[in-house]
Amino acid sequence: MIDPKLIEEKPEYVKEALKKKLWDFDPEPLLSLFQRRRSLRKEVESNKAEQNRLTSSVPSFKKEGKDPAPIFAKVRELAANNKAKEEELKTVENEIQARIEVLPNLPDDDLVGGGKENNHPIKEWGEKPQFSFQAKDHVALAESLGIIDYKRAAKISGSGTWIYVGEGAELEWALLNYFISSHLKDGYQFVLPPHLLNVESGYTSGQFPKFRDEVFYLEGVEPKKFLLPTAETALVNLHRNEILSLDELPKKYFAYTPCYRKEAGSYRTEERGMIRGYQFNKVEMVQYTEDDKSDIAFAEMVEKAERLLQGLGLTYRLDKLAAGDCSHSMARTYDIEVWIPSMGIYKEVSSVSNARDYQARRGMVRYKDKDGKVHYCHTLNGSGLATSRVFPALLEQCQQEDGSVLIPEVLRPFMGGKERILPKK
RNA sequence: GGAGGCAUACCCAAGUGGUUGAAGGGACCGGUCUUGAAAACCGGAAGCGGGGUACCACUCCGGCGGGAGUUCGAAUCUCUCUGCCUCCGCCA
Repeated sequence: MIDPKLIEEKPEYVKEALKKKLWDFDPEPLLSLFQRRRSLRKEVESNKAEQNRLTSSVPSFKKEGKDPAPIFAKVRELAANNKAKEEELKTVENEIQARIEVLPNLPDDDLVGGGKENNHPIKEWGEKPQFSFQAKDHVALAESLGIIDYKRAAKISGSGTWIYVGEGAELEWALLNYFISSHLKDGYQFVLPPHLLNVESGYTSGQFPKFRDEVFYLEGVEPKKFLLPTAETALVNLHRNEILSLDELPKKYFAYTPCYRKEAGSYRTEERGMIRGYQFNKVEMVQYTEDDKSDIAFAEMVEKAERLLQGLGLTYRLDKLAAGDCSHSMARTYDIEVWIPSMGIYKEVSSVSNARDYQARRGMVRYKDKDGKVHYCHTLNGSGLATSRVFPALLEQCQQEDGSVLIPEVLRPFMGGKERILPKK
């Protein structure tokens, strides 16, 4: 949530910043609501104070043997008069809340405005492989290697799914293990969260209310639960409604979970196979930091995600996203995109973002500084990494003339020393 | 699934209708002692969300798992939801 004070004090700044996020924000209604709230609060609270004052005089009244009945009548009258005001105050507060909670996070000042088209690459790593033979795309490779079964996936589940089989499952699992072992080495704490989360968690992460329709709900379960679209949703809720102490920051977590997404209507014919589906595997990193230390954490997480791809030897690009292409809850996002030879484009395998205090404010995640003052934490997240995109890139970039796929050395320990996946028959 | 119990602040915890205007303790900060630390002792401030003010001081409102209610007055009584614990049953 954007700091309501900032909206009140610098409405123009907020308006302009949100414009960079392609969000048309008119502060006027909120400003007048703020004002209305202020005057209502004053009235309601001073009336309350008077009621409290009268009520607290009752015991001494009784002690003196006087009849408190007139006080009762007076307080009842005050309360009755106050009732309409109190209700209006509540309505106004709800209205303010509703208007603010749908707003996306403010982008960092250094971001350019606009959407995808204004993203700009800040680094390219590796060589785009040149094949001296007829290279295959990952769908053809997966089929000839017999490691992905699309047909049976359609049978047992439906479209937008796939099954890792045999060495495919081994490779997928090896990737996850490679990522996990790397995060463990870096001192991140491993978390395996539940995949079904309550709506409060969706609210804190910023998925709700705006993206309520993009997740899967469990039918017939009350209170409502949904399948997490990313482990970030679980991890940034770990410390909801908590006040952390300074010495436990920064908190560094990572989790492995499948990610469940509806992604309704966003298929494109070129996105074949494992590029986009209802469920994919991802290892996700999350950090909680002090409110002036999140830039350090951001740099660290970008570097970590990059290092994973470098370890695999895959060609990738680092992209700084324009404000409008950053996620709803995020102040800044860098994407890491891996080269997919068959498509001739880079595809996102990691998105590292700084939410600043946006999520912490929604979930009341705070810490106490050395003077005992309470601040909102900053939260950050980054994929490290999403395997469903790494897997096809790896197949394509590591394919050999004989139709086999050379397994990157870092994965071999997790695959019983296997060096390559050979085509079946 | 059955039966009971519990929920108070960062943590522990007192409190069953009115000097509770949430006690007390720990953690925290300062000091004594110590080579240093721990322990012990002495002292201190504060405490969660807001408003009055830009800060402090001061002051007001709200806040005792969430929501609703009874009452002049609710942490305390009622209803409801959620979570946790114990025992029994079932089960990977």
